[in-house]
Amino acid sequence: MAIPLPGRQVRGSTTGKPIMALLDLLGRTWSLGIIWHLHTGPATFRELQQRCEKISPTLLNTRLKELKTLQLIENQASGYQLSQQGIDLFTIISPLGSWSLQWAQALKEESKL
Amino acid sequence: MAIPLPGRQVRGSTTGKPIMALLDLLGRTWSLGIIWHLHTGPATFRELQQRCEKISPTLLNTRLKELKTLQLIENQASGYQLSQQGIDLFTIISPLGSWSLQWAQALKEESKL
DNA sequence: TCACTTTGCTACAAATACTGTAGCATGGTG
DNA sequence: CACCATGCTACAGTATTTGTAGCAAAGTGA
Repeated sequence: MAIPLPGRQVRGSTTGKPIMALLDLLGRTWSLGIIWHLHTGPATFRELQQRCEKISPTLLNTRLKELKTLQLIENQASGYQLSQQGIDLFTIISPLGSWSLQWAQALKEESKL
Repeated sequence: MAIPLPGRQVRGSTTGKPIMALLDLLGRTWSLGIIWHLHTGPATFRELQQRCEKISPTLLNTRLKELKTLQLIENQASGYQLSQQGIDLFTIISPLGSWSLQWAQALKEESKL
């Protein structure tokens, strides 16, 4: 699958609008998960594999390449880590953590009715 | 694919933590896109199909069912629209719009070097 | 220096998910 | 009643993801 570069055609969109490229990227299995699990700090390949509970090495590697190309992560001596852009992105999505908790709660309440 | 209910095992996770269910959901093709394109207001099935530039009716329908079950959208007389939870979720991710613009810009700058 | 581990990653086939086109049932409209 | 739009399903073809196995390279310790 071609890496979703803003400005080019991406999956689901012919316009290449940056938001469409981003939605394509984040809509790929594990993209969000990798960013999510990297925010706790740098991780080696195998460690990242463990943080993401169930990801095949094949896909992990594919995603890492994409995220690297798109400058959301970088590969340093300490392992893979979020780049400044990656940190900015994570900052935006980080409220999802607590949101997911109340969402889960709401679904649970509702199922009792 | 089973709907990622918080509390159950989901794709990529055995723990069923709400955040993992959410990451599973949002990591599915077009989930984010549908939420994104619904924030401009209610839309009928065919109109939503057009807002999402290229989505097959099969998948659109599958996603709509998932999002409905998870109470992020609802189906009213005026068409599909975000539920209150859906609006909350969108509020969190809405900064992605402007973030994607500066990200695209940064990538462009970088490619000039 | 040589066996033993760990790490980062690739190979590849099987399993799943997504696309695209066609089209059907239902509910208007003239 | 013919005609059209809408919401959606069928299904085959294609693309993506998984899972297991394992290899090359870089330590580690004796």
